[in-house]
Amino acid sequence: MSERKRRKPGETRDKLMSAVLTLVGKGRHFASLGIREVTRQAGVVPTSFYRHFRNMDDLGLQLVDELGLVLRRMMREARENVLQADKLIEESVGIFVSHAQANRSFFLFMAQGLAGESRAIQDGIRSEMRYFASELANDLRRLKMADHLSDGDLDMTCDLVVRSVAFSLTDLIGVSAEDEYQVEQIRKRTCRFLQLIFVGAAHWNNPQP
Amino acid sequence: MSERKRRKPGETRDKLMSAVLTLVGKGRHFASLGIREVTRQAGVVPTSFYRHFRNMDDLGLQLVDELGLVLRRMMREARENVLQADKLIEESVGIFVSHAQANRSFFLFMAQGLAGESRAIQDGIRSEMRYFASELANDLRRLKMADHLSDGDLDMTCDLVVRSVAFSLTDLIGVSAEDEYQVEQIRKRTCRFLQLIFVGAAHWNNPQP
DNA sequence: TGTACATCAGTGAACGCGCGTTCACTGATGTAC
DNA sequence: TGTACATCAGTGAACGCGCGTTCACTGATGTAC
Repeated sequence: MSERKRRKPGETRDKLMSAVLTLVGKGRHFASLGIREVTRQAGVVPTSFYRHFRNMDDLGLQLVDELGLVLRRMMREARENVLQADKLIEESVGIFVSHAQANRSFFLFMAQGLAGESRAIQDGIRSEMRYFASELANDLRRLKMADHLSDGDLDMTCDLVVRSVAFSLTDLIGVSAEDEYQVEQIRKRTCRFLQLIFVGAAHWNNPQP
Repeated sequence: MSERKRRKPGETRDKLMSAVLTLVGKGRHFASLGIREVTRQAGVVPTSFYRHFRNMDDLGLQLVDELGLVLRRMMREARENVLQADKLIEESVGIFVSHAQANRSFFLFMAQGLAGESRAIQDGIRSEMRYFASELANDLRRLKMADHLSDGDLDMTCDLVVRSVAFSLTDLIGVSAEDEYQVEQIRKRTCRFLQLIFVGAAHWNNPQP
């Protein structure tokens, strides 16, 4: 009755990774998931797991790689849509929040992984954040929005921006994805954080005018 | 051979909570800990667990309460030691980092809990952070360091400060507690973040002098 | 194009183990009179 | 102060279950000639 055997290459692998994200999206923590639970959610026999991953951490690392793709897609969209500098923060945060909503489980996984059990996953996520921050620094240089900042100060500013945005993920965890009012509050607050940081950057090394 | 029966009231309870912190300090995630594992670490029979906690989440919630005490102790120390306003950031961050080192497991638990499995624990930690931020706002008002900010803007600033400091916990996770050079780097970077934020706050609503 | 064979990705049965939880117990401490 | 009793916090045995992992298998796909 059950159709079996190879359908498309990588299909079961994708099902397993999606199953993890589904469980994370339901509120579970990655560290507490087991192989049998994940294969059950994926509708696959437990032994299949080992055809694609050595263990759960291996799967987690591959999820971090996919997370990188999601982040790059988000960056590209932001670059295409943020044309006027005066709306940069609002537009960017809006894009971030909408991606975070559309890929809620992915970003939950990211928030979990920062303080998770696996050092390799922690490092992978940190590395994605560093890359994100350095791309942001490039963009700000290109837009001539940071001419008075040294490279080191610009990097620090972008690092703080990325952290502040990432921290707002823990706010999004706390509200239902459907609660548009609360999501809007989080969006607004994140914007204000970034505005505050950019005001600080604008007056950096020039604190008392 | 084993001495048994009641020693001091609450002794086993403390042993169980310490056991969780010990395991977290060894790199484990709270969400992946089991009752048998915790009781084993505590040197206690599994059934003892139920004399003190209904389940692991219950224990976690009581850890959050204790975390509150640790934070208040830290705040008190900061208030006693930060006398000159010009060194406020350096002194406060220094006190935070040294407390984070001294209570490493506690702060790891806090970082984990923000994106953990239990909503109740998430909320508890968020509530501790909110309290911390509001106390910070009080102090800044008292020190006349925020006279030009509205209450709402001051709250936002303090919120961002607390988040930035909390995020540096995930940096501390990534380095060995003995690696003094790395810890010093984290301390310095956190100071720069806060300086940037305070520069922003000083020029808030007055972006172009 | 057809055939032979290697590889790959799925399956189901089976293993031993550790898990959470229950139970009836025991003896020390606290309380009433 | 002494006695009787309730409560509390510990114990060890036992349960059934789900776990991670292994194994031999099967059939579809890819490759060589």
